[in-house]
Amino acid sequence: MNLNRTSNELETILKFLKEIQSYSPLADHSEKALANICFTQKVGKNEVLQEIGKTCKTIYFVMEGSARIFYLKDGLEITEYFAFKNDLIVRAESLFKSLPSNKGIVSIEETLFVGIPSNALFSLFDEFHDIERLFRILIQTVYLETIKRLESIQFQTAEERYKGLLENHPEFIQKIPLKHIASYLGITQVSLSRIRAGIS
Amino acid sequence: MNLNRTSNELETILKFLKEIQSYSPLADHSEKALANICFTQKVGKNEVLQEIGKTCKTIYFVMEGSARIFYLKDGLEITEYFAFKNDLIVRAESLFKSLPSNKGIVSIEETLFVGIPSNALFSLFDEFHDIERLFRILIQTVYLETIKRLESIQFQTAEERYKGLLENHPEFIQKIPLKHIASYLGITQVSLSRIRAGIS
DNA sequence: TGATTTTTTTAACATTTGTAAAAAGAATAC
DNA sequence: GTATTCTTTTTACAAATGTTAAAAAAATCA
Repeated sequence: MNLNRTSNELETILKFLKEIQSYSPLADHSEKALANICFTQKVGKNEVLQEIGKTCKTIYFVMEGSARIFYLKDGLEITEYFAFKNDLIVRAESLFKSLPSNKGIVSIEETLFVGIPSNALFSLFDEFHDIERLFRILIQTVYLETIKRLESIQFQTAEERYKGLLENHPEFIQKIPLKHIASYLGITQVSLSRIRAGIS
Repeated sequence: MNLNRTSNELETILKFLKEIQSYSPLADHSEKALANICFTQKVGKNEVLQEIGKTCKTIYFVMEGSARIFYLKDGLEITEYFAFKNDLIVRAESLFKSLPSNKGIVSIEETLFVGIPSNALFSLFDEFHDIERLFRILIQTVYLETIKRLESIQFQTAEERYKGLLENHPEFIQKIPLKHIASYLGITQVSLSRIRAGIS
């Protein structure tokens, strides 16, 4: 175990290890090996965690706070993904293909992340079958979430999508500026305003 | 190796094993174990491969021909996914959660599949790390494709999406009825007709 | 607090897409 | 080969969403 850690860092990482094993349990030596490559990172509000144009080499988990993945279309920010407590946040295409990403990650509020360097993690995959399984199941899970989101955006009206978001993720509306929610829903800010006016 | 196989079946399965290892190679004994649980299935045009309402217990690959996943919305068929030669076709949510699926799989033309029973496959995951890795990478790949599709449906107009489909998958337009392409693109048949009229 | 910046709403108009029904065209079956 | 069915296009109108600009409201900062 890395001896340079503060007790705060250690506590965060232990909490993370416990949380992530709800997907698939790890043997003790696997858990230790994973713990060894993890690190914590705390950022303030609206701070850039990963820059557009750089290749993604770290897998992040949100331990406290929230963040989002965005990209630019015609100079405007489009929000692709929101991550809250216990959510994975990663620019998947860049990570898996080792290519520069056209997306960035920024925090929404003061946020505490646990980071895992992908190269070190991929090495652990070779050594520890159960670590690779855990991440196989994690990828499966985010894949299913993406299918759900695709279905909702393909076959629901903007109003249905907004209402669904209100029901399933009321925390979104509280913390996140509506312009980001609008682009996440695939509509303009004006359109979202109209929908909100029509509901209340 | 299962001795009840015809030489045709065997040939198909060997071709499949070769094809799938482009994602990640397998050791000889892993390859044999996987071969042992695979089977082939040939269906005619517009035939149901997996019924709506049943739980998905088989992972399919298209060896020849094409097929699609669909579901019903207000009594109408919505096509969610097309699979062509060498594509995976699976109702992921039902498979991974062991729940009855509200989706079905039907062939578009005469189609040859290789099927893998999921329970047997998951058992092989325990025994052969490299088989689980192969499928981890496969899931990764379809996850990235789903993200791409989400981006296109969220931030492109219907016309841009149709043109993109023409460019990237010209084979779609040749074999598949336009009504299915329309629902895949998230628009009505009438709208697709208008777009097509506007282009030529 | 007051000034400045950012976010959200509103308005007017344009464009896209949807709905329903009918007509035209293509494929299929007897 | 003709009748039947299925697919695609067209038309007319309705509804939803986009665009641009301005006003109002809220948040931030000095």
